[in-house]
This record gives sequence, C-alpha cells and structure tokens, in this order.
Amino acid sequence: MLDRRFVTDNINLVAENCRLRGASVDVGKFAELDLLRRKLQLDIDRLNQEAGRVSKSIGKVSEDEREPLKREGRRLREEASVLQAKQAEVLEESDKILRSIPNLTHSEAPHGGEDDAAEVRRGTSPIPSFAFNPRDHVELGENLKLFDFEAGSRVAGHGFYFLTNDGVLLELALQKYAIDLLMQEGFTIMTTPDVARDSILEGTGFMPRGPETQIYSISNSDLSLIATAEITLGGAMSEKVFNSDELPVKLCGISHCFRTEAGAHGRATRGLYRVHQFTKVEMFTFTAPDQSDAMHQQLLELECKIFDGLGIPYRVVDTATGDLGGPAYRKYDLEAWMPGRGEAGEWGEVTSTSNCTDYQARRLAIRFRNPNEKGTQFVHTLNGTAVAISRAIVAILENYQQEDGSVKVPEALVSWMGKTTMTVSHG
RNA sequence: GGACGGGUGGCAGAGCGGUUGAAUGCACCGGUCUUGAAAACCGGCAGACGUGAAAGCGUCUCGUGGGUUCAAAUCCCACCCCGUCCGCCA
Repeated sequence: MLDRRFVTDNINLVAENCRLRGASVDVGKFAELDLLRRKLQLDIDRLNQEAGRVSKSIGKVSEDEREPLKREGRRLREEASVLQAKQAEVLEESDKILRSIPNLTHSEAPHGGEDDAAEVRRGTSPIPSFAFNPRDHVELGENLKLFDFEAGSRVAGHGFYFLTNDGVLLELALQKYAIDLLMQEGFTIMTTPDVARDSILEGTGFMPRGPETQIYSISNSDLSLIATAEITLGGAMSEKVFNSDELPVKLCGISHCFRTEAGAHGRATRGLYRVHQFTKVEMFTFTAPDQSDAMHQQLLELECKIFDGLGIPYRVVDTATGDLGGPAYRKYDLEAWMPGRGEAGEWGEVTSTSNCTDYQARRLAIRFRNPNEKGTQFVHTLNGTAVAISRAIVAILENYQQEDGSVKVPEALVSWMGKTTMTVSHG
C-alpha cells in the first residue's frame, strides 16, 4: 500500500505508474474521496472537541444543573456519529482503491510485459550440450523413481505428488545446502507456519478468497495456506518498531508453499514445474530505506551464488513494469536453463528477488526508530528465493542427465546425498 | 476442549466511571555539579491522523471490534492473544 497522502499529492505520477504497470485504477476518484475524508475529519474533530468540553464541565457542576448540559452533549455526539459513519463509508471506498494501487517503480526497470524483461547477466555454468537427445525431468524422474504423480493425484488431485527415494534426499540436500550458505551470510534460519491469517496475507500483498485467488483458504476460519514464506516472514514482524541499529534484519525461512494456479491450465504444467505444493527456502530482509537497493543486489548475488554453486546455467532478467505485480518496486528473476523444455530447451524461472520498499511495511506496520529523532519510519522489505525445491529439481535433472538416463549429483550436494549419481538401480 | 487469571507507554507497574494520554520506578536524551566519570539534582521522553510557513493547536489510540453513558483504561458483550491447572495428543 502506498501512503495516502503521497497519492493525493502526486496524482499524475501515480496514475502514470499504474498505466506502466497495467493496473487500471481510478486515482482521481481516490483523491476526491480522500479529500472528502479529510474534510469530514475536520468537522468530526470540532464536534468531538466541543462534546469533550461539555462532558468535562458536567463533572464540575451540581446535580441539578446537569440535565441541560447532558442534552447538549448527547446532541453533539449524535451529530458526530452521523459524520463518522459517513466518513467510514468514504474511507472504505477509498481504501479499496488505495489497496489496488501498485507500488512505485524503480526508474531503471524495463517497460512492458512479460516478454520485455531485460537480461542483465548469465551464471558461470555453461549451457550443456548433449551428444544425445536430452529427456525432460518427468521422464528422467519417473525412470529413477524420484516422484510419484499418480499417487499424488489419487490422494490430493492433479498437481500434487509424492517425492520418493532419491527425490526425497534431493529435497533435503537442497534445503541443507541453502541454509548452510545463508547461515554463513548472517541469516537467522527458521521454519514457519504453513498457514497465516488473511490479514497477514493481505498485508504482504496477497489476496485470499477472491474469485481469482491463487490462495487456498481454510473454511470457517480466517486462515489460508501460504503461497510463500514471504508471507509468514514478513508477518512475523508486523507491528514491530525496530531500532535503526538493529537493521538490517535477515531471515531465512523454510516452508511449504501452496498455490491453486487458477487459470494456469496448459501453461507448462507438465511435471514438477507448476505444482500446487512445494517446499521453498526463502530469504526475507528488513532494511532502512537507504539500504534497500544495496540489499536487493546482495540478495541477487546470493541467488546467483546458490545456482552457480549447483552448477546450473541460468540468466538473470530485470522484470518489466507490467509483470511486477503489486508490491515489488523492482524484481529480478533467475531463469535456469532447462534442456527438456520446449523444442530444444528453454529458460524457466527458478527464483526471484523483489525490493518491495515500504509497500508491505506500511500495511504490516513495520517501522524503525532513529534514536534522537522524533517519530518512526517504515522499513523496506525485500524477499528472494534461495531454493524453490521443485523447480531446482527440474533444473538439476535436466542439466545433469546422462545418456543412460542416470543423473549426476551436483558436486555441492554429494555429501548430503551420500552418492555421486542417481541411477535406476536404486531400491 | 474445560476452569481460572491476565493483556496499560521502550520495559516494569499503578489506576477500576469525571480536568488520566495516563501515577511511580527503570531505561534513554539534554542540563547543573565534576579534572573526567559515577552519584545527586533539574528538565525532556508514545504513536497515528488532521491543521499550520513554523512554534503550536486539535482529534484518535490503555489487545481488537461492538455496546451502555453527557463522559469509559475503568461497566457490559463478542473475538484475538498470553499465563496456570485439568483433559486429549505427535
């Protein structure tokens, strides 16, 4: 959420930003409503002030002098409550608009839609060339008995799966690999709840329970399954006021992620690429405003380090304005090379990192205080994927496959896996 | 799930219907004193919103939301959270 005052003071700028991001929002209407809200506030304040004066005077006066003053007090409060109800309506309507206004945008972010993302760099690992026809991860994984989609859909429906045998070891190895690295980088590691209150989802910029929601909700409760630990990690500090010397705070959370993927039918849905549940190791940081750009670069560096360490080829793209979603001010995606995708391999998103500036912090009320300065400021929040297990597995299987259908274990995972190759002979 | 107890400023902790946005202590900041520090003493110290060029002024906020009343931190209701005991349980 943007600051309402900022929006009314910068209508044109905000409207132009909405246009760039492909969000159809009536910014003018918002400004109009907010002006009305302010005017009503002024009237309400005046009435309250008068009513308060009357109330205080009653206490100082003898019993039989009180009745006329009580009547006056009643009248004033009634008048105020009428205006208050009206203001509440105005506030609700304007808030609805305000919440649909996306964050401001970094000036260097490329303009356009999904295909306009700008490639900014490549990883250290070269794209593999195979002397044979590379298989896709589904074929590889089924041969190696790494997962069981049939059992998954029997139990929970299409899009769910069991990891089995080396598939399980791979998941655990990737988790351990990632958290070891992040612990060294000063992150506090944590496992998080896999559910959160709707208010926390909303504060983070997710919209549960709408007609097009990506979120599973639990009926008869205000809880939803989380789509990412970004929700719980951000929510963990809601209402908190940090001291400036505590920042930056760097958290690393392991959680399951649940996504309905409504409307995604037919879009690269094969296998593990787009599933309803997966495990993810997520980075989340809170910084002072002047540190967030640098922190964003650091998170990107870490994501690169993790995938370079796994020996997976990738490219980094600077996401275009129309594809940023609501909260992100700027976003980088890591797209791993996936030899089994499409005709002759394609890039597929494996991680992303966003600087959400104060957009989430404002709704979650996460602030910081500078000693010797009056008041508080909102922190900036940033998030980045360390490893989304399911997609990392896709990338590993397809890049490390060998002609006989076995898959080499990336060097960095060998010690956790206890083997150098995954072969059919398992079990 | 049942029975109690409780949620007040950065922390601890009073207040239990009327000038209380809130005593007191600690912490913190400024000052006096001191060669310096400590101690002592004096002063300051919540957030949001609105208004104003500013100083300031105003409104709101004592877990959240509703209710009673001229007036609520204080009374009533619902919900959330935290303790303790009991039950259940990985």
